[in-house]
Amino acid sequence: MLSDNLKKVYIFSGLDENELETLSKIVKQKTFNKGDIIFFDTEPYLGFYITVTGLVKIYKISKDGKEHILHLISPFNTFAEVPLFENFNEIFEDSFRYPANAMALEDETRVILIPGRQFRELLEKDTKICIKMVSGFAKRLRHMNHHIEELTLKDVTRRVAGYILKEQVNAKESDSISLNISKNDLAAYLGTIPETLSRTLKKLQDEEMITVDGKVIRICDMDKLKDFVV
Amino acid sequence: MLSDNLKKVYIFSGLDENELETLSKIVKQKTFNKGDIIFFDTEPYLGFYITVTGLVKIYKISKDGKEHILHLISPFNTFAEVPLFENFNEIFEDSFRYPANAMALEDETRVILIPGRQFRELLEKDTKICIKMVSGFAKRLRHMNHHIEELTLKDVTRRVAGYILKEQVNAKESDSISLNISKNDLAAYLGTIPETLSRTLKKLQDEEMITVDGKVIRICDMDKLKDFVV
DNA sequence: CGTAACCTTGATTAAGATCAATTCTCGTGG
DNA sequence: CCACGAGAATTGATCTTAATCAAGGTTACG
Repeated sequence: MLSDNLKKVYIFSGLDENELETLSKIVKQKTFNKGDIIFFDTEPYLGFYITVTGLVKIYKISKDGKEHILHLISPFNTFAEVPLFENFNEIFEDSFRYPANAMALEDETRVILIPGRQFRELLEKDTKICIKMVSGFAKRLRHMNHHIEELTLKDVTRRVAGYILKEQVNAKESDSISLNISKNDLAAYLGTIPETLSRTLKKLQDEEMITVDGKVIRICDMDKLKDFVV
Repeated sequence: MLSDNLKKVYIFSGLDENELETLSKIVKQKTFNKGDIIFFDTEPYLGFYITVTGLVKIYKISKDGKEHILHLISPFNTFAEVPLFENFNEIFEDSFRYPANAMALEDETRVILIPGRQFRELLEKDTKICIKMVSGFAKRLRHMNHHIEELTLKDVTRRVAGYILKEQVNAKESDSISLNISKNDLAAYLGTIPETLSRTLKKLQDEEMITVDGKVIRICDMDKLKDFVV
């Protein structure tokens, strides 16, 4: 059910059944396959999105073709909401574009589009959403801070090791993680290239901190790994 | 006058004289000299700040002493507001820290401290501030996106050239800019080191795009420079 | 005028990107 | 069920960029 999905989105978690009903009338659902483009940074801004199933990458491409992944958006998280609050007036002009590219990384990636204009009207009536929005942005800012810190203050090996540790904490099950993205994408997210990532994983294996088997990475020596990252 | 200063801060621009008066009663003013620490990332979180005069750098230091500057905060801009909205409950615990370091870059840098607890109370009464806050965060997010893009997709030379162009647009006066920070700090902001920055500026001079005289950089060939950055 | 902070320059090194070639994996159709 | 082909991942050799190390030079300021 559509409104059930909306309810699971943090910024909408304070809305009652009635409001959710109203909201679900203005949204549009779309489904994408692996590799499909959700939007390019050259397209006019329509509104923001929610990932419902699958995975979405938000990325930029440099002029000479280098790609960097800014965010990976998992289910019930929003993306492309920032433009909505930047230039209240410019938004509905045709020249207003998405700030980055978005691509589905899995088959059956379902997303919900919240049209910008209607959402803005809703927002003016409901300040609960606004507070949630600030809080959501704060979380995002913290994430980006961390991302910049990683990229500028750590070498590739430490970034990779750090990523493994973070994923392990998120999964908080066993001592192993299963990558949900390709190693190409992981490289683009960690600010490097597939070849270097491959060599780095091997190095961490040689050091006996992890073992790698396809998409499964097992942490053998947690202390050593933690100690190494700092 | 204190409330005159507060009025110039974007998030407070919707408040009336009365509200400004209330606000000015809970804030604290502090003055710092060049090189003084405003807070370390190890200190308990007290609240957020506004730069009134001077300049403040927000930065991180890696374990091996490498520094990276995340933001440069000029007058009437806020810093360290993000933590306020992240963990509504944790904030007042003693273990809650500032997310980065802050240092004054000029003598007579005056800042205003808005205590977290009191501000949160104010916020609950006034939703105007909340909307401004979202918008302010959106701007910040855009900036960080841009920063990451620069750091990951461009080489040092292009980052430097890009910085010069951006500053020139901001100043929008002549075809020259005057650096308001040391070249050491500029290097730390651009994700490099002083030596490399120095060589890079020379390279851009040799290419006859700019001339450098101390802190003054003049753009000789705007087209070439723009073309180079992309 | 002396000292410290800032900046520049040169020589060297190291990290990671690039280029090129295989190998591996997996979905598809014969 | 196997063969094929495309995309993903790995590996090796080489090259480039920028960091590091070391030494001077400049500037600002007490």
